Amino acid sequence: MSEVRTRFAPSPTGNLHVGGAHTALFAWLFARHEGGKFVLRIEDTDEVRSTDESLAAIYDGLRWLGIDWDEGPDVGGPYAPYIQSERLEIYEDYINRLIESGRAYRCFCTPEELEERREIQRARGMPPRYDRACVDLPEDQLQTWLAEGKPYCVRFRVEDEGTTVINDVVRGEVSFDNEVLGDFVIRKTSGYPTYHMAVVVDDYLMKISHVIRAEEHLSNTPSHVQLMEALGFDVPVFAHLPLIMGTDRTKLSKRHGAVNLMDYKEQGFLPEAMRNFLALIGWSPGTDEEILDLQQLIDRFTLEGVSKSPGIFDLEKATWLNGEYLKRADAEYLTELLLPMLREHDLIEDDLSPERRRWLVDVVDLMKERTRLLKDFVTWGRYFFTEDFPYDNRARKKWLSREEVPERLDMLAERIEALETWDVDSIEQAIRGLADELDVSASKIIHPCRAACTGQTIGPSLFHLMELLPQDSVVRRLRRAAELGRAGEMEPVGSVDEGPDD
RNA sequence: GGCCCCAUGGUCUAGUGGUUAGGACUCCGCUCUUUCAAGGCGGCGGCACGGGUUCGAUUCCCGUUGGGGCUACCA
Repeated sequence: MSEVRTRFAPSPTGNLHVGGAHTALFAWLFARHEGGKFVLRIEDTDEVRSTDESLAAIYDGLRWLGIDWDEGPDVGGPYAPYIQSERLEIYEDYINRLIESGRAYRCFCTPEELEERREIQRARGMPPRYDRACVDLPEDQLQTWLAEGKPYCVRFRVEDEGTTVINDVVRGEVSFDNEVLGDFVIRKTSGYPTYHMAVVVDDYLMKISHVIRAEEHLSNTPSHVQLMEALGFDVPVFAHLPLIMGTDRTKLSKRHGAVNLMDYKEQGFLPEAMRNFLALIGWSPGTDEEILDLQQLIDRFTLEGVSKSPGIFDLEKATWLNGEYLKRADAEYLTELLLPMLREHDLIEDDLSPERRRWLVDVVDLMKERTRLLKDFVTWGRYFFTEDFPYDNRARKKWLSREEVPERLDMLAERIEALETWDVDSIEQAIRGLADELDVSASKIIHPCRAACTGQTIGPSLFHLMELLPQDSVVRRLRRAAELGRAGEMEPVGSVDEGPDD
């Protein structure tokens, strides 16, 4: 059996979106599982919409997810070039062969004429297909128009009788009546090939064994198969993947909010979590396993495990999964990912001292257990980095606005200030000692202290969190909260219900 | 409209001609803890509908309904 070769063939007309990333991931996983090659090919035959920025964005997105390619525009390969706009002569050659063999012909109909006739067909309840007005132009007419330089495109003459059956690994046999096919354009007036032409030629020349792409291409496949047959190409194995839908069950698109893969990076998704999540849409290892690292995905991935039905992009579950990865992740690694985000929010200096860096790793280690997105570190964990943090309503209502609290905070501040060592044990002793002295339960000190130091009622272990704050800062926080409490400025604000108050 | 694809809780899914239809997210309880947004335990909730085939259908076939895709000189 010949080598497995798959490809991802995006058009550089925007950022790498979630759907594209999903398709790329599946094609890549299959190639890796089979020990084959994965090719990146850029389909920029849409001259109007293709951009260089978009190409860069595709590279970035794939690399972020950990998808590498054995052949592609930047790394080259035996079938270079891998950018379609650089392969124009190749398509031209095949198009000419089709014209010579009578399987393709020049069409001089203008877009306006075509649209007009399509309207008529639709009005009559007929499928809008090209009416073959130019299929057998008299030779002299053809020559005259050509001589005049009248613009034309080239159409493939489809076989319109019988059926075309395609064998799809995920869908089985799918057959199409050829009479529904129209003579589609293979070369635009501009001279560029259409997607249909370029994809067929390149998949053949690049020896793609498995065409793995999204289901939206299934209906185009019989046209492609006819083209392959007319050109004498072998037909590859097809695998049409289920689409990813938005919550409204239509194909995921801009309307659904974040469809740009890198938006998720911005929000603090880890690439390994996103990759794991994407893999689980429309594929299952056949077991209950859900958290799968890269190697496990590669080991378990098969086309048989791909489902036929479309899947909805469930942000809730993606977020949960990300939290699982955050919990398991190495704090040093997370720190690296977090730094740019902290800098963006002016929460940390640009040049970190080694001590400061170790401190940050400790903060990350303490917080990662309960975060779900990297950005939680800058919101929930803001108080680690600045004394300028808000007091939330729960903290105000439950503790900070209580009459007895300011005095206790001041007493605690005094004890904290007097501590000669600053570690978990001494902090705990100071707090519990005060509680004992006042003859109240420790929680009566712990909770107000947390509220004063963090502005929140929830978070990591209080003593550990305090240890990571500078001693003098803790003292300031306690005194400030006491002062604001006395001044009556710790009343809950706004009308936002922060939840039950027990 | 035509063609094609799809159909297990709200979501992602496992699974079978005979199962108490399994797991995960979400939600809701309970529990542990200095707090929960963490941990532990538990619960609600599903085979779209109608016909067949069969001793027996969630599973196989047909239809209906619903959803989606394609129907471009976009890919």
